[in-house]
Amino acid sequence: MVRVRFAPSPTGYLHVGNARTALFNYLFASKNFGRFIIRIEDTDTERSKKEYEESIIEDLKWLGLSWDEGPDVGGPFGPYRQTERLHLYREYSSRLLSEGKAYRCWCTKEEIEKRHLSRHQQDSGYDNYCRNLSDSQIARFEAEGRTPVIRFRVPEKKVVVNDIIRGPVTFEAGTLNDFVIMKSNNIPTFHFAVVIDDLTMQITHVIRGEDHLSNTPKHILIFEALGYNPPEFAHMSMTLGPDRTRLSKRHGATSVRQYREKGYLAEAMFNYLALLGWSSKNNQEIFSKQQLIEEFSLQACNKSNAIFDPAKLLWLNTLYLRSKPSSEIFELSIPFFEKTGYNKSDLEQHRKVIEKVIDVEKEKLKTLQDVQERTGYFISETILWNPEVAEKFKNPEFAKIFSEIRDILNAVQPFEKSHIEAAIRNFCETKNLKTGEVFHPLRFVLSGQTKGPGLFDLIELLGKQRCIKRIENFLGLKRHNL
RNA sequence: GCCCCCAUCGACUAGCGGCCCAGGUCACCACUCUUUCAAGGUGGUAGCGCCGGUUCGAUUCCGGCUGGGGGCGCCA
Repeated sequence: MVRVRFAPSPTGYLHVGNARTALFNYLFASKNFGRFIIRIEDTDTERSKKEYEESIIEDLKWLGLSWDEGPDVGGPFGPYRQTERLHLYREYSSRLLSEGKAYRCWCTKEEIEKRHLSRHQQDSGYDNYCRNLSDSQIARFEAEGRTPVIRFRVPEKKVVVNDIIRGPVTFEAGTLNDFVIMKSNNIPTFHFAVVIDDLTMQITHVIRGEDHLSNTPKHILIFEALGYNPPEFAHMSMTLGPDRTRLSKRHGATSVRQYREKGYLAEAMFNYLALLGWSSKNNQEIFSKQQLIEEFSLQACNKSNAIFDPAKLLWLNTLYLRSKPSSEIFELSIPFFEKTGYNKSDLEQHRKVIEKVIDVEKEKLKTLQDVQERTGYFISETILWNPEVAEKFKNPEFAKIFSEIRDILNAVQPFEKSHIEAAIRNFCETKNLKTGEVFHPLRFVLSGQTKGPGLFDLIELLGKQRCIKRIENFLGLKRHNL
């Protein structure tokens, strides 16, 4: 049975790069009818926050992932938070200690650094100083009241990582320093906790970012020291920003939360993330979740890093948005309306109109935010005219045109698109006016916008009363300013 | 300083020795459609990092170089 895990540390919102890692794990598990596990790596007690854990879980769910075991749903291999499994790490570390595969180290950061500098920085880091201390040296450190860390005794040997994506990668373990597995506060380091958890949770495949490839020999060594076979490894390429450095805040939105708040759909993000570093055999790009699960394979993953391209994400978003029924788009965009001051019951009242507007504007929508921007003036009583644009239409000729159109609209019966169009076109013809000369100004007066649905859709959806009122208001405004 | 990974259009990628004077998608540009903004349609610009091998033949295999990324923490 395939068992994979996504193991975020709750030190921030879910990063899109991590979301991609989670997604690949999910796809791999689903494809192989395996289990997908969420584990919270909160051993960095300084930076870990409960709120972040909750937000990460929430965003993973929003993305459309689900898991079989995790801190929120439990499972047979729990608990699923590392801070709740401390006894396990302590148990395994004392075993390594008693077998001589690990040892206590009393060196301070300063001492290690000092010795490092004196070596002219020919290498890096710790010099295995405490590897073979005499009893009296140990006694002296203890007398000084120092609290030790536990370090892993790294053997001199070759370690081969048989990576599913990259093939065999060979490391010379001798070039590694004896690394810390238990901190002086008796909490495991990442390298130790992952191994113990992957071991005890019976993880079969470790799918993670390439940034962990260089650390994998450490993990394998610990598995071996404990007498177990390591799981399979697959190191996926990293997600970079446009400047080819790690995707970070400088590059703009980096968390799935931010994209969600900008009006992106989960389906679009899901699909886009899958396309980063993976491609299907026939180069298909648009996938449903189910198709993705069927098509996905680790072997088809690209080895080179990928740049996160918001433009392509946006394109997918327009596609998914367009494919949704207007009623669903309405529901999804409620939070965005609320942000601009509408409340839910107002919106329910205007639901019919909003959905109709969505119908005629759907192909223009890029994000859920656009829904509010493109429909707001249909439901608000008053609108504002951009003074600069308005200026152009503040003259007697336009005043005459607008007031005549007001009368025409007032007379249209029934107030429907085709009748409205006929009436206005007829007006243009009899007055010998080009349609463009009338349509554009009229759109502006009625909506305050220079973009929107077709003019006659606009008028019908606005309704007779609103149209007349807006024209009159505009004319009144004009008189005031003259 | 040491170690590891990677290398096809601006971006994501296809290519697994001849089918490739390199295909698709996004972006971009042009044209078209059009009452606005879009969308759509049509077309286009643009790429195998460099140098050596191997081979009858290299984008594809090997080596080096260069470039990019990552790791070497009592962060994860």
